[in-house]
Amino acid sequence: MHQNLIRQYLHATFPQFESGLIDTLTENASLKEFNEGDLLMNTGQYMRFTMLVVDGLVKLYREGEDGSEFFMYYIHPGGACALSMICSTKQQTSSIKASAVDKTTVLAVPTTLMDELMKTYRTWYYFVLETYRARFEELLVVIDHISFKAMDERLEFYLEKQHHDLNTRMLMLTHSQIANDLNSSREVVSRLLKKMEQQKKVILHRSYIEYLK
Amino acid sequence: MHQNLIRQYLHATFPQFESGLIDTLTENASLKEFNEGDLLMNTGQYMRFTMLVVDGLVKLYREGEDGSEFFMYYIHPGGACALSMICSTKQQTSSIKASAVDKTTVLAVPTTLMDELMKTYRTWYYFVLETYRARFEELLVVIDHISFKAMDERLEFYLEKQHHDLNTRMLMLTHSQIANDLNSSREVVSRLLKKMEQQKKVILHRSYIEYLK
DNA sequence: TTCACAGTGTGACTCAAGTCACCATCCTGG
DNA sequence: CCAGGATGGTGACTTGAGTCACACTGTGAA
Repeated sequence: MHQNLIRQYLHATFPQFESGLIDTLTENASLKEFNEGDLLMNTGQYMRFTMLVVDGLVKLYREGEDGSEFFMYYIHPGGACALSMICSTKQQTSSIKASAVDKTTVLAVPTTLMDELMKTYRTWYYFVLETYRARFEELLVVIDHISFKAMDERLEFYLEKQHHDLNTRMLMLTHSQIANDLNSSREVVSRLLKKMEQQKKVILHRSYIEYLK
Repeated sequence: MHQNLIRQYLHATFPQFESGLIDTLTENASLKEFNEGDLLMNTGQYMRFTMLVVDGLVKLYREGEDGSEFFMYYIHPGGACALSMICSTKQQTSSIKASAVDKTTVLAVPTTLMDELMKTYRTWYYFVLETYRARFEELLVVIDHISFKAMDERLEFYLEKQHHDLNTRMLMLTHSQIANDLNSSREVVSRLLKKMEQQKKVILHRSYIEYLK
């Protein structure tokens, strides 16, 4: 019953997986549900599972010592957290936080299975490497932005990313949320958004932003 | 002759590799020499080899559109560039630069060998994963610093890192080099260094810095 | 309806850091 | 020995962005 559901999810979300791999995962993994805002991973936590996102959306962010946050990237269905894979392999603690943006379903694959999967299933091995590569590239882009770009450009990039990743022009974000994600302050974001509105790049509403362009 | 040298390097620098792996690498890899300042990897370049550092020191940095640089981390003997591994697997172009700090010797392993190695040799597989994990963590630390810390703290961290990675208190760095690595300007670095000197954290000399503490 | 609060707008101020200008010192090649 | 480049010091100015204070406006619960 439960296993059928897992198999269904795997077929739908990871069509590239070979059938033996899907069998093994179906037998050994378990589904976990998270509600909006739930933490999937916290800093300093041991990873016993590698999480494959099969439904919903997960937000990855870094946390500063003072509790301030810093948005890094989203993980969509069909993706996995590179860190959860790496850390689980080494039984080490993670240093980033992950929370569910929507109601989210993940497939938890026990750490202990990793070695076997890597050795046995080529599609798994490719999947893991591609996940690393993709996350690494995303981190590099993040570094580019915070080191080479000014706030206005970062804000535009951020909105573009939200538009792209959430697939909507109606960005349900308050100015303070954005300020948090960019590790800036509400007033700064407000002012920059006003500028963008004058440039016809957005239309500002209460509690959401209409992304044009 | 040449092969004996490779085998010798592998034994010395990668003692954890199993003997079959060392055999395979000895047969298929080739040594490359780089002089101080030589580029091992440039942005937008296809990777046909995975580079294992066996001697010397390699500096990894990001380049902004305007040509400004940004130091990320060093790779010591016994390490490898995570990106060169990822990119080679996917035949994609890299987006960072790598240059030799000293005279440096690397072992170039053809891309085409990667799959086979990963499947066959457990120690290789662990090595690759550990490399990813370590670089990923380093990138996260970099992000922490540029997003949460001010220049003075970043400078101190930078000097500490130089001291640690190069294993000397005599840091052969000019103020402009440091400014480049931190994506700042010489004057700012000069002023902050002066402050650090007053705090007895360093002693400034012409063309080098004595790191105390 | 009213009230508290979340969300937003805006001016004034502060501060870190980048820029500009200029000078002093050292060091090296011709 | 001298010229010019590399290195470093410093004051004055500019600017982006964070902070503070306060005002305005929807909205939803009581």
